Amino acid sequence: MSQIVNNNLFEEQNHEIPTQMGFIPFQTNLTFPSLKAFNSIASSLTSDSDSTISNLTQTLLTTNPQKSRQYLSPNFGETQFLSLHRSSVNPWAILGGGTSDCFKSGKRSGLILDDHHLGISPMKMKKMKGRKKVREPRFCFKTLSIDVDVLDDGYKWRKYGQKVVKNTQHPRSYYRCTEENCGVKKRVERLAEDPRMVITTYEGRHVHTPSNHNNLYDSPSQFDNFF
DNA sequence: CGCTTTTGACCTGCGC
DNA sequence: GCGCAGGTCAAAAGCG
Repeated sequence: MSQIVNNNLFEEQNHEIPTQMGFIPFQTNLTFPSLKAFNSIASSLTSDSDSTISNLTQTLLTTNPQKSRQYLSPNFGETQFLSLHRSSVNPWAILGGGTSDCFKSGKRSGLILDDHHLGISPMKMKKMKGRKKVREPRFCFKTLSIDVDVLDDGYKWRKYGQKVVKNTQHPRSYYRCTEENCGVKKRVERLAEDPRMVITTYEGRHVHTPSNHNNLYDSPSQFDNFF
């Protein structure tokens, strides 16, 4: 079980709501996060524009400034925080000219800041030789979870690798969606600076419904109120 | 028995 | 060109 811990990381590093990051609160009795929202994001992150997350955040700020402030408060006790961000270093994401990064002000380490290496496998590189590189949409969630690394997002994943990343104590795990013809991958690792934080990076879009669709896909969550 | 996880080897890109 | 680091493969082991 995940424990409820306040998210102080953003408070320490960024006192403003980043323009390209969405803050998604969800109750701990819900699985991570609403699948409806998950798919909504995944399907919207397909263009070269970097505006999607920015727009979502702006929408939240515009429509519900009180709540958006609340989510940034370190005293928002009963809600576990979840952040959504897209790396500005990622060549796929950088096309929109984005510059905001939730770890920008922090030390360079871990998955986010090495992002120029992510999402493009050697095999893919090989296959793409001589062709224009086409990147799958990627986005990552940062969650606070003391003892659970892999959050239940409704899809079935098979682990295909684990790697100890330099300067980190915790290994990075690589997962692939088990559904046939679905090439979605995800990486899971804990943040070096704060092992309570789990970084989950998704790459690609599911071409099918979640395996536990009935239980989760339609379940309401606070997340849905914003997207 | 079939599926999943583990883990060492291998491949590729990048920086020096 | 070489070494390093990240990402993936695939055989073996584990598990229900």
